[in-house]
Amino acid sequence: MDITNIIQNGVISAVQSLYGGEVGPEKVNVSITRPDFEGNYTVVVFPFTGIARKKPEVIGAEIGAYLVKEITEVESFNVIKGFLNLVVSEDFWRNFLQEIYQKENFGKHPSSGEKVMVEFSSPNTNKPLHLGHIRNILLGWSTAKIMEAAGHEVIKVQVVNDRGIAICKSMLAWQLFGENATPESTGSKSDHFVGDFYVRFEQAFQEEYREWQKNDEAQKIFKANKKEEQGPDAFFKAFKDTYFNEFSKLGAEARAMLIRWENGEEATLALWRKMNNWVYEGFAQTYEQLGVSFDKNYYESNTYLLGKDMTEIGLEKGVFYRKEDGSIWANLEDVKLDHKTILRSDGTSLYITQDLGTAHLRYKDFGFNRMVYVVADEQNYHFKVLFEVLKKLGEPYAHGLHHLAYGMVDLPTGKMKSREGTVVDADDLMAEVIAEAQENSKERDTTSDLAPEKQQEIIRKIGLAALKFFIIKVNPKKRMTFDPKESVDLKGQTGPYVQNAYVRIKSVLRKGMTPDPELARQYGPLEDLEKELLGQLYEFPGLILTAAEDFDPSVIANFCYALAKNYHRFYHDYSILSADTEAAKHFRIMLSTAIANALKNGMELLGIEMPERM
RNA sequence: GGCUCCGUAGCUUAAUUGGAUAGAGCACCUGACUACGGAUCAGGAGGUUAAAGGUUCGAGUCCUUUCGGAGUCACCA
Repeated sequence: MDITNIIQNGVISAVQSLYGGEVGPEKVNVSITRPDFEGNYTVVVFPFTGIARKKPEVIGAEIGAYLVKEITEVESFNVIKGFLNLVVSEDFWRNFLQEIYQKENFGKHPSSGEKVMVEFSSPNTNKPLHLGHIRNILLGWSTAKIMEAAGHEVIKVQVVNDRGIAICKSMLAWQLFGENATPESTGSKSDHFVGDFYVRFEQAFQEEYREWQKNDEAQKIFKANKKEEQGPDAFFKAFKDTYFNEFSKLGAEARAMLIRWENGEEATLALWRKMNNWVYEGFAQTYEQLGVSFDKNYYESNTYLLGKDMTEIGLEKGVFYRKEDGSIWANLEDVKLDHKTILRSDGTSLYITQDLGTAHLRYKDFGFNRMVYVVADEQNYHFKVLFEVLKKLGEPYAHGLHHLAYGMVDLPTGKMKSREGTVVDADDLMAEVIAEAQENSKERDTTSDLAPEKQQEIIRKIGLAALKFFIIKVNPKKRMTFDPKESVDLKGQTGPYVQNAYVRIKSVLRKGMTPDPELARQYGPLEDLEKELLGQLYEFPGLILTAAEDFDPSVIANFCYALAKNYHRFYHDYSILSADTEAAKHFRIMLSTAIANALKNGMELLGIEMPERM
């Protein structure tokens, strides 16, 4: 049993036998003792004052004495104000270390029998991936890893948004301005190649729009429709979508292309396939560099018509209703949401229709118990609606759905805006952090005896660790500021800092020997810092469950950092291989081994690889 | 405007879910190896947790109000 549970139960029976009262486990708060006080675990005694009718200090002393007497793991105690600090016996720590030091899968849990699907990334195919996708992908990937470590079977999927007006813009621009260029002929990365044509379309469109604004028709519309005090710039900015849909020649051509696509015209489909394949080739490189993969890709071109049959079922069940114009709606007022359109009056599907159908399809494909959507929090409302509708439809998985809503990524200069060219490209970003790691490595010259490819692999691991850790250490729910300058930092609270702790241990272990557990058992008394390190290790398996329940990888990042920090201190303050006694030496080798293991496993959950040297 | 979320040191952030003197990192200043890797360690300075009230043994955390910011409120995705 877990030590905190042992203490908790001990306190419950202490209260009962000392004061004759019942307390529930929720009233017994067992936490880790803050480092500036003596002890390992702390019980807050304030909640018992009502039952005991004594001063907190007295209650603490009485319960403390009871625990020391009744529980072998509790060695001694002290009471400060209403806080009962318990010292756990050294044998408990020694036994714990024996148990885990060579457990390679330390922290991971046995199978839960649950199947969880995680959807993340889900890019559009008209543009390369950017910083926003990176946060999404890192969260999705690590959430999947954490779910696995918590014992669940995990299926990683993405929905590729490969159809629609956006890709048609890229296609049209390529037709108009491409002159049969290819990624090979221009030497550009193929998803960037396609993205450049999307930009090219926007430029041409803006140019056309500016010209149009000068003509009489445009001026007439401006004068007739402008709001008071509204200048031409503000008006035409707001009018842009209307212009695209009703006046623009380029807009009309792009929409015509979308219609040809929907009608299955072969020439259009061929162009569409060609450009999407370029994009996939580029995405594959980016995903590989990031170190992520998927078990299955869903393509919007296959799923965009799904969900219509579900509207029929919804109508039969009375979950949906049909308006006079033929559109289909869901009334969600009973769950404090609005009325929501499920199908257009012309019978075509909407985003929500597709998502209903896709959820259903995926359940048929995999039969999961739970499903996590990693999508930015700007879509909170959409997912609330989606989940409520699926519940009303009685889908069997509907109560296992979760929207991992993460905050958007800002730059120090403000929001990323593609129009203003402030979007940080994913490939560029990775190249930058790796280049920075390269620079630092040159100065250090610690791996120059290795083959160049090995050195390069280490540098890649370091650079990506910096980037990934920087993003993932922040609580997903929070909007975060991404400072490119800080993201390449290799010192302080960073990925490389954690890697360095691991590398130091590996270096020691290479010089050391296989430890003898019997000899290590004779070591004592343990240093406070050693107990603290063991206490941290002890928390690791539970933290994985917490991270899984809360869908929060930052918990693991913070754990890795805190453990690495304490280990760096330990490494600095105490000798390992030249410790005073053989027992201490063997004990510390075992402790270091266990810590290296935990760091490696923890960082793996974040998608961060550990180098053996750096 | 309605609803939702957020506001912690100059900057980036944490706080065991209501617990002790609000922890870290960056930047700034001062120190530490002929020591197992200095991508390290120790120290200094930096805070009225946006503001005001309330709840209680105890509030960054819960409630109310105000201020500031973001998101959303489509037969878009």
